[in-house]
Amino acid sequence: MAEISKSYESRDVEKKWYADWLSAQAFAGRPVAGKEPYSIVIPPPNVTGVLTMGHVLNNTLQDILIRRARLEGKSAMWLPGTDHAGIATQTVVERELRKQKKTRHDFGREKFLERVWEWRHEKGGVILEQLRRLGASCDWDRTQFTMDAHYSRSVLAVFVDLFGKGHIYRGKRMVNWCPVSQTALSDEEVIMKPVNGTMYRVRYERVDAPGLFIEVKTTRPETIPGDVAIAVHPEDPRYADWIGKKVRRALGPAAEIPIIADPAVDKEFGTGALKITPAHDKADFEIGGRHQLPIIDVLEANGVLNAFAGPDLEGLERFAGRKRAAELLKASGALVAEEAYANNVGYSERADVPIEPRLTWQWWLKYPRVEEAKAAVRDGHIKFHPERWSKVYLHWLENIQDWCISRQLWWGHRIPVWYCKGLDKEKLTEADLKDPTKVHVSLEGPADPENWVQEDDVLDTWASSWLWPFATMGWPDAAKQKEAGLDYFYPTSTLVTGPDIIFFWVARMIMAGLEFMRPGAPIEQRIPFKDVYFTGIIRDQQGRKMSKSLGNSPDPLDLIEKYGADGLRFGIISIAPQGQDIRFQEDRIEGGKNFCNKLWNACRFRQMSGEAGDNSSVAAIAVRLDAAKFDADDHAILERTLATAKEVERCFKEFEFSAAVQALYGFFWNDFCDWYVEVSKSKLQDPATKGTCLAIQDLVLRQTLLLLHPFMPFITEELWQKLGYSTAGKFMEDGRIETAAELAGKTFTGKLALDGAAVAAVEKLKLFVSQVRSLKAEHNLASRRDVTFFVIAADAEWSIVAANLAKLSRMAGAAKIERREQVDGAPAAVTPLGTVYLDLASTVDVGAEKVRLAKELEQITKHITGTEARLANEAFVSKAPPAVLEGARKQLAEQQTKRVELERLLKALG
RNA sequence: GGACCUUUAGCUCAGUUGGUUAGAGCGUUUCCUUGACAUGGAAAAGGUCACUGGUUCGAGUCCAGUAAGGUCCA
Repeated sequence: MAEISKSYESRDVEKKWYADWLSAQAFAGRPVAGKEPYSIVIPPPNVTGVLTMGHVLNNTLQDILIRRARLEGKSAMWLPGTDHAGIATQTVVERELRKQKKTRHDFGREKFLERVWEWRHEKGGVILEQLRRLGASCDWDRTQFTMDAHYSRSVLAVFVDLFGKGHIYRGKRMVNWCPVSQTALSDEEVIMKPVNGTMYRVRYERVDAPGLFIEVKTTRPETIPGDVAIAVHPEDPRYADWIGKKVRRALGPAAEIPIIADPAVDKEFGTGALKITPAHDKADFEIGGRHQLPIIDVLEANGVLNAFAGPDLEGLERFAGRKRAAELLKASGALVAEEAYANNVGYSERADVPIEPRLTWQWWLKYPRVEEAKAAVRDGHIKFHPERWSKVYLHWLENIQDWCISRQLWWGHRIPVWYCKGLDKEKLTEADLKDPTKVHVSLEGPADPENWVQEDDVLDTWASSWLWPFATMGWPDAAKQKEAGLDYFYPTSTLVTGPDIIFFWVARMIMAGLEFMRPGAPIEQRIPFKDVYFTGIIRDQQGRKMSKSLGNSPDPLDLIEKYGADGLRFGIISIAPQGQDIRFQEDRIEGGKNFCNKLWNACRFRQMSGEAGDNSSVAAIAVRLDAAKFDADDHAILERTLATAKEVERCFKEFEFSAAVQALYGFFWNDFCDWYVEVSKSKLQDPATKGTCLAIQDLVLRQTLLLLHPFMPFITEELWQKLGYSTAGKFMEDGRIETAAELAGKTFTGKLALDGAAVAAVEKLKLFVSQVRSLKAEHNLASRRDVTFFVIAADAEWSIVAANLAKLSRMAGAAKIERREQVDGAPAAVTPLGTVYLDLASTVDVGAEKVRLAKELEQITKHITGTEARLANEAFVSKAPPAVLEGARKQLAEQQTKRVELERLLKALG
């Protein structure tokens, strides 16, 4: 067995084990008859992405779940991959082209796509490499990409299917238009941001009564040339005489526009009069439709004003146009006032520029299975953690709008629709769409392609990733899905994702699963996953979201270099409580590294303490336990081990990962290292107790490594091998973690039974030691190890002290601990095991000692008053449960004993 | 405007059905290189649990309201 070095060096260990795991195909997820499946599909990171702290948290959690499932004997499968991120990827490649002063149009669609694929092969998927550094145990042979041939086929098959079912239609409607990417966006891709803008008050002059004006307020004066009416509320007395009259448009080509009445106008807002610009506002478009008003689009697709805006504005970019429009209005006297105005403006999520409402032809999807999707969550077939997100989910489904699934991009799944050559797409009717002589919709395309023209648009990336839980496992190809084990692994077990994509992705996946998987089967077999764990969002020290543009996110790879992958994993989980956003603290990651070192050194201590025994199984270790040699500490550490195992089991059940980490940290650092290892140092001196003590350490370390393995896989694997827990070159994951109950069953067999009283005794021993140390520190003797102590104690107390004398002396740094009948004038402390005196009366500052004791007396008296008051309360005595009452009485007795003792000590000092 | 979340030690946060003297990590102070670990050990200081009221024998915990901060939806 290789010797354990003085400190843990993560780098080599991580590299070695990851390579070994890969070459042994340790992460392969295979259907195994009779074994319970456990599967996770990764939320596919954007193919242009690099690892962020958010990914670290999210993927560490998935790895924890998967590795724990393996240890529990399940057949675990974690499916990795990336999505093609239409806009983001196209933008990245276009940016490269721009450096050569070229655009995608210089290449043409086909050549451009070749360039994108080149980029994808060279640089895409970096993030998957980075996940390996983190220790992610994905089944890499299954890696998926949403633009792969078979995946594309299932995306297009879904389009054809939904089109056939009447869920998909083409319509000219207002969409969210991104002038930078020059594509439509779904509502979900628009981010509302508060903006400090300007509100312009503009007046329009009556045609029939020059000198009379109606005023409107607008933040967008550049769209005035697109005005086709002014609307007022039909019941607004201010404008009753105005309805039906005409005014002159304040800007742009001269025109007379009507004043109309529409109940959608808010009388209270602004002047109560609204300019109607149907081409540039969703509400205006609807009002315009009701009144059969014309539509004047004054903007080009790229956000530049066109000829309809008039010669003064034509050619100006929209924000320059706004400024110019305000100047023109001012010059003409139409601008009545301008004032600062804060409002919310929709921004394009990717390009981060204000979107334009724009009227275009797009493909729309009426969501399938909306009601069932609600039921799936409401009825608990799918559980959200934390549960409160289900409310957000249900609310969105209640108010669901048709999904704009077409994008004016080249990179993506090109819509499988062909138009008969010569057809005017602008004039297609609903009936035309269903006429196969005019419009062809199929996977294969028309048999006579020369007579058809394919739709230019591609599908929204989310319209491919909503199929992720089953398209990644071969669906709809029967042979492929058999090979992938779709039947076995679907529904997947747990989805780990951020609440920010609850609409984009989670809700849509649920609907897709219900629509396409196992038609006719019960709902629980069609849902894509059973549990959804929503992580918090990682923020910086100031509470801001971490983002590339702010540059406030540390590079996870730097953190891995600095603290090790295990340190990073342990640290990040320890600060990520369920359901709360996380304020990132690098010192907690450092804490993770320190914990690794602690674990390492505790194992090192075991290795240095004695010969290795047979560690191949719990049973083999249990053979080396001699019940007759057990003392209170042995019982207590086993009890704590079982309690910790049980707590971790609970945490996994409740998805409380940071609580699990805390429990393991506290147990290992405090109970094991600070106490058991320290008392071991005495027990190991004694040949009679050495063997059992070593066996207990072996047992505790074995369980600790197993419990910690999902959280910190590398260091635990290394130590597992070094301490001989592995047999025949197997990995940890080939072993099985015993439940707390199983472990108890295997350990406490025959003559060995868990002694509850021992646990209580150890608590008293700990307090005793701590108070003795404190006594020494108070008298500046902390570092002395030659101090003698006297104890005045009852027989029951003294018997505990006497039974643990060697350990106590060592722990407290005492030369001797002796029982006395009486001690005078020495500093003392009242402990649960009697009163301890420091044998240094002559050097003690009596005054200071009196102050110290008086302070303690005051404290205990306060507590006694409280406890007495509670017990004197008749309501408490009659209503509180017996256990609580009993506890209070016992507490009072102990407090009183302590007070009497303190009073006696004070009196003895004079 | 609607919904949700947060407010506990100097900082970042735990605190699961109400029940002994409210915890952790970091930071701070003092002491210690004793043979696992200075990436460490020991001792200590530090809290009116945002505020107001209510329910209860008992409230950090439950209820109502107020204030501040945040998120999502409209």
